[in-house]
Amino acid sequence: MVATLHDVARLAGVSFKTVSNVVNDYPHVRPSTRERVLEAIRTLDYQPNLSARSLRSGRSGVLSLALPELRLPYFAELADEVIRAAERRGLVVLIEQTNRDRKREVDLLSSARLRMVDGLLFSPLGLEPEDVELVRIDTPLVLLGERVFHPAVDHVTMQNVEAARAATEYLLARGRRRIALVGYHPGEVIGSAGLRFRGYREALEGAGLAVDERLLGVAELWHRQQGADAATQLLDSGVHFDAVFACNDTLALGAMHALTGAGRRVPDDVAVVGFDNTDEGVYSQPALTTVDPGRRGIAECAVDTLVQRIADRTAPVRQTAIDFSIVQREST
Amino acid sequence: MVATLHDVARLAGVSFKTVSNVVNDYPHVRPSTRERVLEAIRTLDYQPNLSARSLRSGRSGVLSLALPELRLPYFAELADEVIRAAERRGLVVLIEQTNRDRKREVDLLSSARLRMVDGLLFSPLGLEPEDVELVRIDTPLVLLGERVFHPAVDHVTMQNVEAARAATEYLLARGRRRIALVGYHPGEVIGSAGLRFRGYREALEGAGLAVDERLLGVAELWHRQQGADAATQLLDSGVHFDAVFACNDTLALGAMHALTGAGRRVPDDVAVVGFDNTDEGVYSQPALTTVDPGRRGIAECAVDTLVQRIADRTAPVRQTAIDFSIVQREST
DNA sequence: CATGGCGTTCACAACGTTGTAGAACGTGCC
DNA sequence: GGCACGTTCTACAACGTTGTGAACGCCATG
Repeated sequence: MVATLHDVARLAGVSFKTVSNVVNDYPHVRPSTRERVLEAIRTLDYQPNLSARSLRSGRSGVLSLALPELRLPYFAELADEVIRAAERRGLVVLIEQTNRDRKREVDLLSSARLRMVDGLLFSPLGLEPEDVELVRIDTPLVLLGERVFHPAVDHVTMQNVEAARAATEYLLARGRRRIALVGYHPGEVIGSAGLRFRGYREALEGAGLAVDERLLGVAELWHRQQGADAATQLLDSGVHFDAVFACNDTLALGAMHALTGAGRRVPDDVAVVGFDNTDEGVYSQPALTTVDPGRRGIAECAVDTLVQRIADRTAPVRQTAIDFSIVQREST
Repeated sequence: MVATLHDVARLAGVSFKTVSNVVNDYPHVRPSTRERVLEAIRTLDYQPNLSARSLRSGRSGVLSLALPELRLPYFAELADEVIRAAERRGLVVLIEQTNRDRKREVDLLSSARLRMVDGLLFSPLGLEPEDVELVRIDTPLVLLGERVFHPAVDHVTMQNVEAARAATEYLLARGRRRIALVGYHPGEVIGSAGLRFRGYREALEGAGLAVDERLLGVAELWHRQQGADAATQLLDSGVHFDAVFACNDTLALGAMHALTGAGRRVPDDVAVVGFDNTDEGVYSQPALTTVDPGRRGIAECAVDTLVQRIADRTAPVRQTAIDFSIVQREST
């Protein structure tokens, strides 16, 4: 069977609390006693019961990461970085997929499971602005993304508007004037789609151009299929365009596939810029120019903020926007 | 503060054990009592403390999934499916990344964290055959992949040899005779690389062809960069080849990128087949023909096997090989 | 009317840990 | 020699839950 503090204590001839003190590096333990206890721990291969420790101390050493879908490369790479950042702090990560479903996201915020973890990193995609009060929960929480802001809740975000404006300006600077947007969500204001559209619009207006509605390629989901579909519709509509700014890399790759399949050359006929700097864009054909939103910095900052929040619930709220950059490759 | 069984009991005017009975659907509770308790639970927004439940019952409802890296699309999609399969059974998943590091994998098998989870799904990449006895652990365990087999440990695997043979035969059937392998691990026998090489060799030999060592593209890591490097080396070596069988999609995409960059047309000059059927191959340019190793079936079967094992430690060992298929797209 | 049995409820004891309080044991100082 | 103090160790009581077994009330039965 599995050894407990009591078993170790019996073998070492001390009280079980002394063993606990050794395990927790309590200073006032005589070196000889400590050595005897450590020896017994080795002999019995003792390992603390984390459920008991968690019950008693209220800390589990587990963070929860809630995101839409792990199969989306952006989130897979984000989760990768979050797990690494957590591990550097001795924490492990439990992952929940919400499938961009509002109900699942709402339920998550009041789930019993939440009380088993020390904190939650939450990247919502389904929550609506009117749900904002739901994020006032007892569990330490750091929000990721742009969907929901609450002045009293820690937040880490990328600079969507600024980065999208920079990407569009980058295309304008290369002489492109008919820039299509792929991934448009009509009417959306606060989500990634809304914000990136705003950056796109600001850049165009800054160059004295108006947004041409015919160049807005709607794509509800940001998967490859939708990117390809949006590009195909743009082509079929007959409207002229010489560049595509896609709201993420996955859309961009889908769009690029459709463009190439229809005989358009990238970047000669149509330049393509993505968003996210996921691995898949590095070796696509052609390699994808994209916005690096600072994913690694987001993960690191998010975990850091959450750990701070766990340590001190009354610390001032931290809301951070991470720096971005444009990664130039072959598609422009 | 957070409500406990005792708080609910006090409000409902029953003993806390009766509340526990209601929560756990114990049958002999009078309907009127049950209703009163449920009402109190709603009033106080009671949620069970999972740490306490876990301590007392020995069950946490958490599975651990240990894999090399989440940023590799194969593992991201596997994790996605595992999380879904676990969720269908009311379980959540904690993810550990081992970075294909043997020491991390060994440590994981004796980690204290393991005692906090109900079971472990483990996809090793660093363990050596001589480490095989290390997988005899107390925690319910299901191994994934081909790296380590133990006759007494549950296992779910894809049919590497058969699938690689089928993929190579597929190229042979289309008239390709100079088929390069990308992702070769010299001397390896039991890993994915070794097994897929074996399938490749068997197919060639079945067609009366010998393995040409000059066509074996070494790639220690199966990332895009290594696939591109291996293809570049094959090109630079001057050896003739009209097809590439890559040990995974990521390598295949990297190789395809290098081939196209060097002016070779895919599939006209060189046909390319990958392995894994990850999303990224669907909309690559050209879309990638690949082996679908049955990832979803693997995840479902792995979780099912683990749940069975948790329920009955003495049940007969299950070792399952999941069916595969070849998905034909544009690269062949 | 006593008895047995069933449905319902409860008291108690774990599970393995950490926090608190204090006991035992020197050691140094007056 | 007595006292104060610091070090080292321990006893006890939680943390919130579930399993065991016994007690209770009620009804049917003899």
